[in-house]
Amino acid sequence: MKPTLPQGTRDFGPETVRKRQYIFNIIRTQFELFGFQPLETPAFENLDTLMGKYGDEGDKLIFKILNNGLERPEKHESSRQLFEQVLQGKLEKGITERALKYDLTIPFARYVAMNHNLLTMPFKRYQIQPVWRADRPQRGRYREFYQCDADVVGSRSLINEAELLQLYTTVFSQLKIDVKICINNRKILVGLAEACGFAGNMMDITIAIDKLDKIGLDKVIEELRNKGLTEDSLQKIQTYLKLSEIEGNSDILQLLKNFFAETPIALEGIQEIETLISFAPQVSIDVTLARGLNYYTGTIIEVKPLGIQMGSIGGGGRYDDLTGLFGVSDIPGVGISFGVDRIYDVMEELKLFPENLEGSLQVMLVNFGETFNAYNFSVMQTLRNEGISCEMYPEPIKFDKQLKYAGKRNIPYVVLIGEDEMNEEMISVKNFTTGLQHKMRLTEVISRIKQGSL
RNA sequence: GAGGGUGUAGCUCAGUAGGUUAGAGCAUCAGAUUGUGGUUCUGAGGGUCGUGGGUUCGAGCCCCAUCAUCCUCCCCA
Repeated sequence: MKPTLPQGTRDFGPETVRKRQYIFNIIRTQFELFGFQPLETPAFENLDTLMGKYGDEGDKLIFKILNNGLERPEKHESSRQLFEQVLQGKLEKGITERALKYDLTIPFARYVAMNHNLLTMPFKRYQIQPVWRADRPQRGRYREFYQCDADVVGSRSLINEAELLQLYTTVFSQLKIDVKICINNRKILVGLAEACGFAGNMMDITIAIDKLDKIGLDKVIEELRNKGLTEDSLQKIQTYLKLSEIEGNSDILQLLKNFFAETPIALEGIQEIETLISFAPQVSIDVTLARGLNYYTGTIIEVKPLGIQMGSIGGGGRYDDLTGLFGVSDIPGVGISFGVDRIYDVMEELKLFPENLEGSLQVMLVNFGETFNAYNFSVMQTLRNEGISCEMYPEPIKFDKQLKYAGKRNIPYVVLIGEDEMNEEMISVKNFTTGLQHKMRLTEVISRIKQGSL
């Protein structure tokens, strides 16, 4: 058979892994610097932990795991019947009761609900793990990808939001990616739905207006008209959407206040944004920002890269009662996520990776044959004890082949110890960048490599 | 779930109107060069033309189906 990868997955070769690690390291370092603590959760969860948390669309995209033992003969009949029900979109236990995790937030909420009396609140955790979505792959979209999440639970303070916005700003500036950090507030969207007499169906409205920059005003209004909104409400929404054309946070805030003068819930959201802007003036208010995940209740955040066509590379928001879904209420939280795979794609396309991310291997010892192996081997151990990474070519093949290998692997120094060197108790070192070669004692090799003066 | 593009060597792709034995570059390996890499030169290996059917005297090329992959929409990181 010829091997293939499952759709939407990738292998990462050495060079790619190094670049990815560069991103992970920057994010992890900042997470720690901001006081977040690490957490890991299983690759898969019980299906009912995940179902119903991400909206209808999300449920469809959860990778379900087939139960074990379905192939056992005595289970054939019941499996067949259960599968019939699955085909009708009905219950799925008996066929599947576990699923690959879809994001890091819900498993975190599950963890907090299970451990809340052990945790010191407010609890700040970060988590760097893969998640899986049964989506159709396309540009910037994978079925397996990494998220890096930072969340704070057990605090309602907007300081947390401000910190997370600062975290975004710091990380993306270190990665040298130009981004637009957009914020909005679900309370404003709730207020808008209320004002339209459509309070129960906030998501329909928000999902439609979220598409403004993609499909344009006319189509958004058309879509909402089909949802059954009155002409009066459509007029209100048009007025609201006009705000998206305005530049400048303070102007937008003022207009929002006027527009929602008689909608208390919206005013609350506006007030929250105003406070946040005072902490983080670098972010932009985006009144059309909605976000599909239905557990957000307050601030919502999204990060878009500038100068490239790519979906969001980060997102998050406040959720006031996520653990309530697991029977533990009154634990509010707020969090953000970094999409490493898209960040990688952006950096690759805009050539933002530093040059010198190649291997750390510093020295290769040439293999001159059995007579010299023991001596070379002991030199190699000495170098390693000195913290210099090195390897000896394992086969006594032709000299130029060994050098070719060193060249391809970008090894900066090649050590040659053959007959002459052994007799003289000297070592020949060739600098592969300059091509120059010198003979010296081992101690000098070590100190000069350490100083980078070889 | 809806719509579109592409499948020829390990990779990127040529392949002209359907016509003998399917090509190039890169990569790999070997030699030129038995203690000095990248450059250069010479040579070699490597293909069920995604798969199955059909049209035809004849199919890499045309038709149908199927699979894979990429892109767009929906939704998202």
